[in-house]
Amino acid sequence: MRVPLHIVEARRDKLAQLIETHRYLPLRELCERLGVSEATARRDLAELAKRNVVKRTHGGALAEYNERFPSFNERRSLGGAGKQKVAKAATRFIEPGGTYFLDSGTTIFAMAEFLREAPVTPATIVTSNLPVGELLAGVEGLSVYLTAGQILGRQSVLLGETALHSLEFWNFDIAFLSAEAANAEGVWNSQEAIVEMQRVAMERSKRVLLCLDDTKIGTTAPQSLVGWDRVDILLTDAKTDRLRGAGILPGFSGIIDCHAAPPLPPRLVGNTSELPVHFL
Amino acid sequence: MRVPLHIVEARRDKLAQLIETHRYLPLRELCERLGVSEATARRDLAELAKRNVVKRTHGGALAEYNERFPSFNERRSLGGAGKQKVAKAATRFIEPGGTYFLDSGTTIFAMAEFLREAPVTPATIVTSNLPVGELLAGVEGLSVYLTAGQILGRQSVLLGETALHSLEFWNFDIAFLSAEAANAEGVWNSQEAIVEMQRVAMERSKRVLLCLDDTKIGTTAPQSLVGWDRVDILLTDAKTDRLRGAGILPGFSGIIDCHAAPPLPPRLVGNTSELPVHFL
DNA sequence: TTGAAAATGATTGCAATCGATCATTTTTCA
DNA sequence: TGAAAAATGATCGATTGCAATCATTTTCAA
Repeated sequence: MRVPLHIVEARRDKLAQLIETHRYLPLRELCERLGVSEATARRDLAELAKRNVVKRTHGGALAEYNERFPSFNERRSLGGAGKQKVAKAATRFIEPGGTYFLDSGTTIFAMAEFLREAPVTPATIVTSNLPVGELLAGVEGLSVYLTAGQILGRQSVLLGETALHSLEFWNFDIAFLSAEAANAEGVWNSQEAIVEMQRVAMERSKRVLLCLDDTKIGTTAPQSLVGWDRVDILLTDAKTDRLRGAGILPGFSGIIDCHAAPPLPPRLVGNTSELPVHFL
Repeated sequence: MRVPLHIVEARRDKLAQLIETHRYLPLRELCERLGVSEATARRDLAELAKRNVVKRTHGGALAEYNERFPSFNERRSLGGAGKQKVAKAATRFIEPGGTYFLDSGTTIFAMAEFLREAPVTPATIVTSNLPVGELLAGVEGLSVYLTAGQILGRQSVLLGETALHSLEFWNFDIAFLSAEAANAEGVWNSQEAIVEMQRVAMERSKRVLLCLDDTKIGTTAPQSLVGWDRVDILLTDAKTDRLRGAGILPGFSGIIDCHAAPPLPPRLVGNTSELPVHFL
């Protein structure tokens, strides 16, 4: 028999919550908990899977964390090849013995994943991004620190006043940042709290590395982050003329073009005195 | 054909790593990645499941996080009813508008889970325990903060100097702590870094609530935490004579006996001026 | 060196899950 | 109010995964 819409939605919400709490639940148990038949549970699961809330497996479902901790392959397809290239190129700047700040954002998360696959050790990683911290925590040779702060948003970023304070104990070799928009004026992000965090991190870093995939070029966002003079290294898969078209290129020195990847021999940028690097 | 032992172990390590990285992998893919037949992959999986490294599902395996994020049911059976009772009783002390520190440890994690099921809002939760933070982060009405610090151990606790510093910004109504041992002299824990963290948290709290399940009574551990005079509230499922036998009871005032649960009407302890409470 | 033990892959019967389809009931909306 | 749409549960092959068993090959240790 048909059931009202709000009942269906409520049940699916509960289903999503159940799976997130338990991380995995077999279908049978879902049926019992929701009081529905297997057929309906399957249908609900299929619906939630379509919305990327959960991931189906044989006999059950996994929490998908709403992009918070997306699985490797999904992100690879979702984020586009550009982000992946930029993220991979960014790991080249990690050097043994260094101390690095890793921003929030999916590009940086992808970078952390590459770093996990091919760790550069020993190194110290400081991040305000919970998934990044968790991801790297188990890696041998990496000392992973979290900033303090309030856990905010679907991506579990640590922000707020306490977060800013906890950066005061650090000095970074490089701050790996990402942004949501970039144009001739500079770099932009959407949330004020994130921007504040990034500003403090920049102040405490010898070098600022900015990850920008092609789609961000020539766009804008509510909050201004910084002008181009504050960025030491720009990693992007965008082509040169695209950067010129957006008015970024004439004024900025220090670009690495990831579009022509692999752009760097593994340790070319190791001699940091050479930076900023023209690499077009 | 038989294969050398170190090969087997290496393959299983790789298998465990694969699963931890991907959080879930179907059996088919595991076979391909490891270059073995399904039968062998199944056997490896069974072995790792026996060691509680991974959890089997139909058609694949889940990362088990080595007790780091154990599923609800597993902990319920594993931790014993005592821990659960203590954890549930602890949530009674959360009051709307309060600010609370939540320690690391499985008992506190269980407490967080109960709190998630029946939230008291609004409230501010500060914790050094990553899983606790993640668990409570999504709950409406709860402001969840993490301390800074290095991510250490299988349980992902935040410790170290930066962790201690980041507590300086806080004042708590109650610090919810757990310990690994307790006897007539006082309370004990195993790791020095944890003890330091607990000491600082105690200093910054109006009240200290200690969760101790029955199994800890009368035991000892390497690091001394504090004497009984520093504990305001003791939550335990141990019976009175057992506490007397361990020499704890005559000297300590402020016990709530969880063994006779439910020990407290929901808000009886709301009037904090009444504490410490005799409740035997 | 030799025999026992261990690991592997294949096979087989069995159980669980899946996707599709269908009838039924109730909701939704015109 | 009435008709179309939607949700549900049941059923049924087909697929998939599982546990157990067996022969084979190699390692390990005496």
